[in-house]
Amino acid sequence: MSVQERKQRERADRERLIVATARELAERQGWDAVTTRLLAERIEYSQPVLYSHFRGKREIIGAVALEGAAEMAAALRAVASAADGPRARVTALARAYLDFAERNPAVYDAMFQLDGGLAFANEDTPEPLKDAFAALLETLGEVAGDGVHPGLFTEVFWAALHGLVTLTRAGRLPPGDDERRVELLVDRLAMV
Amino acid sequence: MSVQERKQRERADRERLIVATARELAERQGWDAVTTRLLAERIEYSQPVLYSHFRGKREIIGAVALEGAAEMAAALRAVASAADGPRARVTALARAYLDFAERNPAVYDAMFQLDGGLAFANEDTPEPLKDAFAALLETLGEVAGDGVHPGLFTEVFWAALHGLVTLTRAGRLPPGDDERRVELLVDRLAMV
DNA sequence: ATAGATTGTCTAGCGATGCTAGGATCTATC
DNA sequence: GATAGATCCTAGCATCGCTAGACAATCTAT
Repeated sequence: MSVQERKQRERADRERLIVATARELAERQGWDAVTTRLLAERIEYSQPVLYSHFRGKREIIGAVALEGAAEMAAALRAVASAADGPRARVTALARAYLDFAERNPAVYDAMFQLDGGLAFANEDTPEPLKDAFAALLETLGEVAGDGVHPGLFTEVFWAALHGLVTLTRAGRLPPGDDERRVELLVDRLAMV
Repeated sequence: MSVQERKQRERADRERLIVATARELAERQGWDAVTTRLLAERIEYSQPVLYSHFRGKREIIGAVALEGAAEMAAALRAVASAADGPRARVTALARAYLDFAERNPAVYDAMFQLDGGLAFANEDTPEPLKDAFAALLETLGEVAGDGVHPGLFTEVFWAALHGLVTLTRAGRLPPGDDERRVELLVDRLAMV
């Protein structure tokens, strides 16, 4: 049995190596540079090895997305728990969200921009994604206001943040005013 | 001179045919299906002809984006001018925006999701794009509220709409609640 | 009208991509 | 140490965006 266990462990290690390498490559040179050939070369295996772990490139992107979702959820909960009062929590949450997106653009793309073959908004949604939304809900739910469904409010707030991220990074919004936009958003949306 | 004019006219016609065909193909089967080969076949010319009109596929996407921006600006102004009062105008504008995105997903992708090689948020921004933003500004500027820069307010509102569009279409938001989300957004953001 | 010059267009092909079949190699068990 | 089986790599397919160079159509000028 020990032999099989070792093999499984090595396989899991290699799978983590693939995901980590893909992520690093994507952050450094963009997802376009993450070709199966280059990725295979970096992990020092041949291309077909990738396909023994993942169905294809899409699934690799999906794996990076799940990893990112878990990190984002943790980051959001960390700043939320460190803030005093609902209002400060929301502001800190919003900043942390934008900050995560700015510091991990490739991961953010994997999560929301690219096709990682992941299900959303239904029961098949992977746990990390549901949990990331839950992290948003925990803080945003308490400032939804009377008579407003917390889930719906979270969706709208989240959409606003996501819009800011994508438009900013695509060069559609002039940079530098992020902080003022966040303040405006929190001021208006959060019922404190 | 008449000969040259005729040639120029025919060339312009063919360029419009390329853009229209690309758009139609993208709306029907998605941008992935818009390959240079298939596009060439549809316009009944060979591939290199495309490159005598556009630098590459990116520029074709960009052309569709500009066409879409002009249409969107017109659509937004139409509903805005038909509505009575600032509040009704904003609601109508938001609905029209989401409606345009839903009815022209490929065009919307060309404008905001894909790389059409277009400049944004600077002086090199093509006129139709600046004008589409201006159309938003005309209606949203009057509900920005005291002490809030109209441009900044428009950016935030726009980002929220854009976020709703992308998350909804990517399957990240459960469908069906669009109307309630719009109402919440307008209720909170617009200072009427 | 015809020869030459100039456009305009197409055929064929390059390099790169995601992905896979089939053979080679290495490993574990007897 | 031999054999059966798991593991991996070489080589190649189809398709992509894009382009060089040959060919054909058209215009100009005699």
